[in-house]
Amino acid sequence: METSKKACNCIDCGFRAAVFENLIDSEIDIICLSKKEVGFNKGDVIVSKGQEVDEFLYLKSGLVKLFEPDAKGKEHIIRIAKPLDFVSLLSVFSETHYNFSITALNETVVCYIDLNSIKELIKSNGKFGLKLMEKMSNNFDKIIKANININSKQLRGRIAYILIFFADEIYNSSIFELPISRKEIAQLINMTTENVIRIFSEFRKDEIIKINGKVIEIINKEMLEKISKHG
Amino acid sequence: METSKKACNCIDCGFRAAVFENLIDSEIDIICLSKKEVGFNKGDVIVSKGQEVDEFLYLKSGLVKLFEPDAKGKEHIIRIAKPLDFVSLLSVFSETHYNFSITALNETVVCYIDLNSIKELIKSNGKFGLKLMEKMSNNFDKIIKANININSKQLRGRIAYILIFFADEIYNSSIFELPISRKEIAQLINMTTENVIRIFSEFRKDEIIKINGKVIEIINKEMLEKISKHG
DNA sequence: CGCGGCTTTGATGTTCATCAAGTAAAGTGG
DNA sequence: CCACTTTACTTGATGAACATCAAAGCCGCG
Repeated sequence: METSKKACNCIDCGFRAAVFENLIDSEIDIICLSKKEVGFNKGDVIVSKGQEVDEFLYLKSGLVKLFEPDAKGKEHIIRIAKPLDFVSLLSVFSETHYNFSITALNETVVCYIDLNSIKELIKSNGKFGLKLMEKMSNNFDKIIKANININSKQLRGRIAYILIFFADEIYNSSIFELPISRKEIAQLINMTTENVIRIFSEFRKDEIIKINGKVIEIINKEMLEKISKHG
Repeated sequence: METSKKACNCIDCGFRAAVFENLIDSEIDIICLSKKEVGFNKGDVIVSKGQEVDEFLYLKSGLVKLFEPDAKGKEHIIRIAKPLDFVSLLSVFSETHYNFSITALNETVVCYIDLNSIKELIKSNGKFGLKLMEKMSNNFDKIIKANININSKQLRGRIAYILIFFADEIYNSSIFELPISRKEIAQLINMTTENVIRIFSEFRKDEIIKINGKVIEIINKEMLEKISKHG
């Protein structure tokens, strides 16, 4: 984990286009003064459940997982987040402490902004606040939809769904390297590790996918989509 | 469904304390001008999926369900909402059309506020926006937590969980009349109607609850909590 | 009064978690 | 760098949990 405080480069940050578009340069400067970019490696903990929320953070590059243990200590992955997903948005405005954890799945860069600066901006620039709300709403909609999707399918459908998710939403490619383990896939779509592996193998035998360790290639997308839809 | 446009009574509306506290009287007046209260009866459709979002709405009294069909047309209940839950907050700021439906479970009163008035208020009064964000965050946190809870339990645990939910969160009483059918409970906690009924019967035989149609009395709360926790 | 939806119980079979056991891969300390 | 430990992956066998199917009673409503 490396920290860097550069001269202000927020003005042309990709995020400005997405959310900070309504901030004028002088407001961007306020953010710049307090912002901090931190790099993480695969497996590094970015946020630990229970930790105090005193900064607003978002993913600049890389991939992370949000997760939470259930009453029995088993972890559930709430969501895989990629850049432009405001990862700390879930509880940043409602709680004083995080109620989930975040770890890096990749080399990632996270941008930290002082929470009070953001709150001041919301108070002084309503358009900015509105944009932030849209982003929040959007994020939650996606999580809820994904949940309904997964809960309405049986195991083969869930695996098909998650493979399509990685191919279409994360990598834009029919061949990709899974950023998570079989166990984590199980935690993400609510099944056991053994069955994740079993169904991977079935799909391989049925020539729907090719498997090479963590590298997956989808060779029959239509079939996968049919399985995902049919459940 | 009856509509009424009264003289402004927003100033002492219960909601003001919860969310509109940061609005000064003149701002409340803006809301009052556009607001409309509408009564619904059990079963009435309040919002239909696909409908345009042009008003901000919240529950003044009563009980509603938010639901959405999955790919196969089976309905999933996202949440049961009670007063002070901002029911339209889910997609009101991210989408131009609702992506779920809402129906009344009770006699309910819904307050409609012109969406643009709200948006203007957010822009002009940042504190108000911030408060609204907190509310949104909070709502989603609850939905996500409930989901993890339900997904980590087996059927008896889910039934226990939902009975405790109604007793503690909705009615504050160990005896209450279920506002939804067995089928809807199934849609809420992801199981079949038959199994909802079967487990109700088991709990009755085990003298954990008494059942009289839709009226449920919890007679062994500790046991119920143990079942809910243990899964 | 009869029809459709809700409720209930039982029987049956499928889906899935669990257990077990072994291989491969990856990290750890001497 | 190699032995050692741990963690990830894989497959099979078994039984439990659950959905599905079936049939009948109940209730509200036109």
